[in-house]
Amino acid sequence: MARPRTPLLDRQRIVQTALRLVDEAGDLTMPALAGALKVSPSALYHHVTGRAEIVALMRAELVRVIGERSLWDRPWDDALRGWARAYREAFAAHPGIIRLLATAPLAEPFMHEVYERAVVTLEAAGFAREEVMGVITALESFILGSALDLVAPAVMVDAVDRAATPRLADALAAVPAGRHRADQAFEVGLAALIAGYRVLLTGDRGPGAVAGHPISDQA
Amino acid sequence: MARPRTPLLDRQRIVQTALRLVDEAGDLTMPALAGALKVSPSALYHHVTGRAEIVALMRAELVRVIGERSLWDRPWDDALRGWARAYREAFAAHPGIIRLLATAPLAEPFMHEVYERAVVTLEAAGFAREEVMGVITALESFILGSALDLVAPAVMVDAVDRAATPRLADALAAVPAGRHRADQAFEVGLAALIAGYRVLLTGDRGPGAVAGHPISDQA
DNA sequence: GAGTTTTATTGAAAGTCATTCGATTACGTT
DNA sequence: AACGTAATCGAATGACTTTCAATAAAACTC
Repeated sequence: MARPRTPLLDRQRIVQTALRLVDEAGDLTMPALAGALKVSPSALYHHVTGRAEIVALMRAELVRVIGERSLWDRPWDDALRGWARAYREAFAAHPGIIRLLATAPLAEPFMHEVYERAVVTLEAAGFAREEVMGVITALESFILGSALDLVAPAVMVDAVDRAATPRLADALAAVPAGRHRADQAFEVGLAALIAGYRVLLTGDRGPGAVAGHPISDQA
Repeated sequence: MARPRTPLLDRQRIVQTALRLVDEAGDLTMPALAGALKVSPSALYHHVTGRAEIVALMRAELVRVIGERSLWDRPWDDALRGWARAYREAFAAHPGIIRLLATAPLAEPFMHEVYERAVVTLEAAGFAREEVMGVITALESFILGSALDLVAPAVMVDAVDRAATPRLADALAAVPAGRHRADQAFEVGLAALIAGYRVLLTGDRGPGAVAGHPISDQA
């Protein structure tokens, strides 16, 4: 009832159980986590500083998966596509985590290695130094937004008022159901983003555009 | 001390104060909201079913602003750009709300009017019925992700290990600071997405691609 | 205008959550 | 064998959301 013969907890078991819990319940509470580990809630604080650190560890696990699966020694567009899909797949494997991470303030040097590889690949492909981080960030924003879309309830066909919004009703009827809906939207956006990046790369840039920010000056 | 001569609360005042509170404090608690309204927390429940409804009302207010500012009687690309900027601006005006909405489970007829107008505009421009919702959803995912990026702490130049990730360090040095950083990334991605959509629209589609999903079949 | 119903508030209370701390007991080391 | 350390528990704290009975004013009815 006090110290057990063999430790009941360690960080790894806490994180893995937390991931499972988030997948099943959709949220993470210390009592529930402790319950799943057959332990009192206060025991967790011996291995972890608090709930925030558990969330951070879950994010680290996610980043590890993303980093492993991505291969950057390919043409830049293939590399970007592969990274984006792996990134989103990692979220899709643990759908509940997305909301948790969206609310967690992060401030650690997490994805630096991945960013490094992306910067190298993109600059080698000819992207300007000033726009490389923008290109990466924009893609990452799209990925995170798509991950959120993955857990968002779809716009239901029968929830729309066909009298008020008939064209929307028709368009929704042409959309695949379930998970495939989000997948299709993701692939549409990914293809468009990469195509747009290609235009950005090969498109003509006037001599005046080279100095400043060639893209954002239309804002 | 019981019923006041004139009501102290109404939904509008609750929502507006909640918005102000979220902007200032970054989160929303019933005691804090009640305190700002000089009212007991339980009084709120007479006008609102609970915290969740307040969040829903804040979202509705946001949607109202987005709907107002966007104009759809323009070329599809201008319309999409304008909508995206207005959408993101609405979030930028209340930065704290983004996290709140990311965690709120929504299940209401949300942006149906806006979607309707977008569908009409895009189908008139020539987008296929099967891909229209994907086009809209992908753009919306990018917008929401960019809104999250807006409140995410930037990758700090001095937080990167220049020995481990030198190219990242260089790329970050070329990036503008503060709010402008997120703005640039957003404009890069928005321009690329629209350019990609244009390719999608005008690009050659083989006769076989018309039947299925011309974009997502590369997945 | 008197009586009744409705409405807007309060204060107390229940239930949940994250976190802290002292007590308990087993382990590891000397 | 003794002592310091490590891992757990249970109780307690303070914050939060929500419910509910009590209260008093407003609004309605006749």
